Amino acid sequence: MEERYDPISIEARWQAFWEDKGVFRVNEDISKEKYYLLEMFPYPSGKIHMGHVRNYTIGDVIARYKMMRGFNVLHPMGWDAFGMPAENAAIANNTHPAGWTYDNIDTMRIQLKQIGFSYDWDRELATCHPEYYRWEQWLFIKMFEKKMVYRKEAYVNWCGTCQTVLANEQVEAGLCWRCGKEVVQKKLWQWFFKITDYADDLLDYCDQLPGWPEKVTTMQKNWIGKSFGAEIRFPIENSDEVITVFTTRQDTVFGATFMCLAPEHPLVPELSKGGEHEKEVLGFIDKMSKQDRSAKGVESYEKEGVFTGAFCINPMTGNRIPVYTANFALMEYGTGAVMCVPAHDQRDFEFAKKYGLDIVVVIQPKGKTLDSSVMTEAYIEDGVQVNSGEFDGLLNRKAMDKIADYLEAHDLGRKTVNFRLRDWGISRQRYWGAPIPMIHCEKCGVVPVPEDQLPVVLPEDADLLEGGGSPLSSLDYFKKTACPACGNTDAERDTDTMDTFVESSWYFLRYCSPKYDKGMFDREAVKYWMSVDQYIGGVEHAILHLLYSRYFTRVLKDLGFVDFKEPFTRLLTQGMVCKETVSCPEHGFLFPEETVYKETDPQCTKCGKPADFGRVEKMSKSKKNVIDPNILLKKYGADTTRLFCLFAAPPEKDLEWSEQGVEGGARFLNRVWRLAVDWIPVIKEVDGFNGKPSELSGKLLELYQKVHQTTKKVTNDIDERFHFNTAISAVMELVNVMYALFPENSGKDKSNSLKDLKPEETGVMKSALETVILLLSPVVPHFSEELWQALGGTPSILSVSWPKYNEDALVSDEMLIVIQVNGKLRGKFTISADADDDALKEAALSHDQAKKFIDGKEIRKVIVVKKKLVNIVV
RNA sequence: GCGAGAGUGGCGGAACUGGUAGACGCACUGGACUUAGGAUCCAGCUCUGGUGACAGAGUGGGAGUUCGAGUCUCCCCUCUCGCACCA
Repeated sequence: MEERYDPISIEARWQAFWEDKGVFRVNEDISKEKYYLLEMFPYPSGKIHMGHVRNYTIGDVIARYKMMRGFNVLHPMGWDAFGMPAENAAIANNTHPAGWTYDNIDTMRIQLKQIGFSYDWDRELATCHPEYYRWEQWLFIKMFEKKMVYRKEAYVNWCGTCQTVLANEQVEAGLCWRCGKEVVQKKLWQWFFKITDYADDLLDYCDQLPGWPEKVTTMQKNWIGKSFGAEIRFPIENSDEVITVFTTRQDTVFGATFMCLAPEHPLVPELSKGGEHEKEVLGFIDKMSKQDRSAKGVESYEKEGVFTGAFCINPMTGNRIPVYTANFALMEYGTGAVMCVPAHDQRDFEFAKKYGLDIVVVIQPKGKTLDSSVMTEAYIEDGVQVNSGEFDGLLNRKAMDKIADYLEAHDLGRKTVNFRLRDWGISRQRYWGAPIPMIHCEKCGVVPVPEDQLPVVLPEDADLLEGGGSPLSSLDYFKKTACPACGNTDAERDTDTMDTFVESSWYFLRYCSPKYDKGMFDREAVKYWMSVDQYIGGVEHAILHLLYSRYFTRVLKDLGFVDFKEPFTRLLTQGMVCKETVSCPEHGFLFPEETVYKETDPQCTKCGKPADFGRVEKMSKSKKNVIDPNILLKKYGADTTRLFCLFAAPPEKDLEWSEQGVEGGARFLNRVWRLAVDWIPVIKEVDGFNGKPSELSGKLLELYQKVHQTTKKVTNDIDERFHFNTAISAVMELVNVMYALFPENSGKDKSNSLKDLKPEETGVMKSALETVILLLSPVVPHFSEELWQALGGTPSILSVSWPKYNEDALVSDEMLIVIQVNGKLRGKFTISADADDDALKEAALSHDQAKKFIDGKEIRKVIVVKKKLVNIVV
């Protein structure tokens, strides 16, 4: 073993060793308990960033720990390889998305291997492989057959210049992010998954996921957004049509004095047709269709609307009320129609004030009387019904039920629930995705591609369009096909691709049998490995990805392919990796390599001017506050990088980058290394201490106890709490005790210091050093393998079982007792561990330090806490 | 606005079921070893007063429960995150 710790050579050697021996390769083995550990797979964006390093390091520690605990650990890795960045990069560089993606995968795979992660690379998958998306297409068809997927016309953000659909995030202030031209709402035929059929089940099970952070389950609950209420039908005057509204406040129906429809509501043009308001209404619809969706979502957005010219009848009062179309009515929520009760809804109130509409109070607060003519805001609290016919005098909460019953009994409406969750639109007018396996035939309609013709392979020789639209619709050899049902040769393939969230909704199942070619997965393998015991990833996926995965698992269960509903038993959402930004007055944000430091003040290397520290923010290219993991690997090695990521913060919290922190980690590893270098020659050939603690005394006994305490703490911290930071600090403490035990071994000259040691001294030291190495091994695996071997162990250290602690070693024959007087710390003493409460009391009362505070005062009470403290109340 | 979480030294962060607040690390200070050290080892390091032993204050602010509160309860302030014209 080298005198000096040289991570670079060690790490490459052990990585090669693990790979040669296939240490991380696993198979289903019913004789062992399985553990499926999964980290969210990366998008192959180019190279690994610190967020990946942190995420995968956390996972790796758990995986390696579980391996040492004897579990059969499935720990796979793959690539979420479809998506827009590949297309954009391909357009920018005039290359192909596939080439770009595969190059990135190659680069990133090498990086992951350099960090020493324990993946079973034989199970690697990439979602852009036809052998992967083949089964996704197959499932799509199965879902189509069971009517779990359907097609409808829906609005999308459309950029006419780029000829493409934009995601909401790509619309900036109503303009296209790429070309800066106006974005419109366009109706397109699109495929939808009926996730709303599962809304209730997905919601109910949120409370049955004890291993998930509550934050995530509440976010999902809010996203699903179940609200109880009623549907009420308002007949339109002089028409057979009826407007159905959804409300959660049917108790206020007597106060509904007007109606608002969403601009997209199909009745709006119809109601205004031919009337004097038609022109104005159509103008309003047009204006709204051009408006950016995100701007609509701002609360301060001015409420506006226009009268359609039509009236409908409030079914409870019989009054005719005007029908408006208004910008605050959302087509996506409820029925797209709102019964407006200005007295009891703030939004309706503002609208009524603006357009001079009636305000009728139907709920009175207790002990007060509201007067609609002087109200300045809506009264939204509970109260007593008034102006509500036979329901007057009831508490409004009671009236809710009664009115709902009345509506049902008189066929005017019904009790219902409404969800915020909408069906999942998966059609993308994009190239780099999995083709939707459907064929459109003039005669037969929409026909699925026959199973034996799957996969529908995405043509890889397509030229991308300059504007970014999909080239598939102009690729005749792809598009033109024969109808599988009638043979009509003029049929056309669907040229849309699937949302990339579809691929990531089932990849965890594919890992169980990634090469299986008779189905999505081998059911036996899935039975063995699933569910995922621990899933780890960023909180940014708390809603969509996790909800979609839960949905897919339910679909597969209902189709009979799996026998469970929930894919992920435990979930850990790790925090972000952050760093302060640095900006130059002239050049804006600066990359770390564009900054030099004079003392501690940053300076711009381009102009030499002083720069400023900005806020601590998530590492991002746009803020330029990024640290390239490659640089860390070269400078410090993988183990130090891993150690820092774990030590600087608990996993669920944000981690602030600190160069000094990394150096602290390196220093610690060097410290352990030197300890090993000094001691291995004297302890390599001896056995670890196997005797009883009673054979030891003094400092040596303390070290022995510390070894076992540390083992217990580290085991708990990793296994139950994932608090790697405190686990590491516990090992640091142990190392400090080892250094302190033989102080003559400190400093430079230690030539003679380790001779003439007693057998129990070398034995305890050997056990202690072994323990340090084993406890650290999940965190710094290369380092630990190296030292383990140097200590005479056989690699890999992963096949060594996790150290056990001896409960007997944890109990000392003395205990430290704290004395409090009136709750304040006044002294401490040690006493034999078998002393009883009375002995403690006596010892405390006669303690010199305590006496000062007791003397001359009356003792009212003495509280003794077993083995801990004595509190004297005077 | 609604929902969730968090406020502890100069900094990152410890403190499991209420029981020694500040573990561990960083930074800083002093010492040792040194030709030298940004290497290493040892020591100090919440604030205030005192040379000192020691005393007092102290976990965002205010009340409360308790022998005892960072931890439990109530009110308030600040920050972060998520959802947001959801009828």
